Amino acid sequence: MPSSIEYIEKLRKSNLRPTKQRIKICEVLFNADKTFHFTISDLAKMIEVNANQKISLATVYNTIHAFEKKGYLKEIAINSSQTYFDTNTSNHHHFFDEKEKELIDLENDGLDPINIKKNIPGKIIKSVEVLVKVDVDK
Amino acid sequence: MPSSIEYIEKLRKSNLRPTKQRIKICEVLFNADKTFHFTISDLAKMIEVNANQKISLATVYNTIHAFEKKGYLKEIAINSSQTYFDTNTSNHHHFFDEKEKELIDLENDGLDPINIKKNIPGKIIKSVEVLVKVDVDK
DNA sequence: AAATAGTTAATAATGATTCTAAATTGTATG
DNA sequence: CATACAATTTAGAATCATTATTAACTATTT
Repeated sequence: MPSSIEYIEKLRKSNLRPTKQRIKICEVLFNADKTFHFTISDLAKMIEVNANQKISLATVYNTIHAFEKKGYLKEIAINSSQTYFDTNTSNHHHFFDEKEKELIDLENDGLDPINIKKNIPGKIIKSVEVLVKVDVDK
Repeated sequence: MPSSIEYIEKLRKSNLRPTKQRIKICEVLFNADKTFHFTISDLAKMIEVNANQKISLATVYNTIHAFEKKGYLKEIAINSSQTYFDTNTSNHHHFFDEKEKELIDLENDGLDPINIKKNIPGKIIKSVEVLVKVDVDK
């Protein structure tokens, strides 16, 4: 479990000032045993439980977007009223449980390799995301 | 190009009353030469241009969701402030041009077959969507 | 033609996200 | 260490897509 000093270094390296708020958010996101998926409101709740400090919602949004730009997080494409983020930034895909509104990792060994044969002139591929929607059988 | 009588039949078969509004929306969506992608606000504009009748935004939303449930349309998973729909309901995938905020079809012959090897106990796969984000090279 | 159940429409409400401007804080410099 | 300045935080307002509300309207059944 990284110490706050490591997060300070990490933030500095990314040209993000290591503020109390950013360090706290790093702790909540990156001290976990496993990577996980979250929405901003999930995260706000986690901070509240975990925190001896209150972080403004605007700051949570700012910070998460800053972290996403720096590659600390990935945003996951699903149609939902809320945006989901993933602390697992490795190349992988997702199941989305329609009933639980919950994401589940689909690692690359869980599917045949994706190979895009078509290309768009003048454009380069930035990402390839597979979303497998699942639901209870009925 | 189907006539309005065909849309009336189509709607009746789906247990949707063939109202003026629904027929008009069918015309705008399904009289096009090619399938296309749209947002609700795109569609509202198309109706306005095309129409001798005004359709309430609430009705546009209701109708599009009704059509989606009946399988006339597919909703496409992307993270965007607006939801995208596709009049192409066949099994296929998408590019998303980050610059133009535009979807482009990626037919099944444009990529190697998708084969999901992992499964989620108690759940069945409802859909598999591949989203390839592209942008100008820079 | 009347009854009724489904549909439409205008508008209000909601909820996630972004914006704003003022207060605060981190950091570089003297 | 004190100061200056730019970056950051904050609370709350604003935005915008979408959904809810409910009264008026319409398609269909009897």
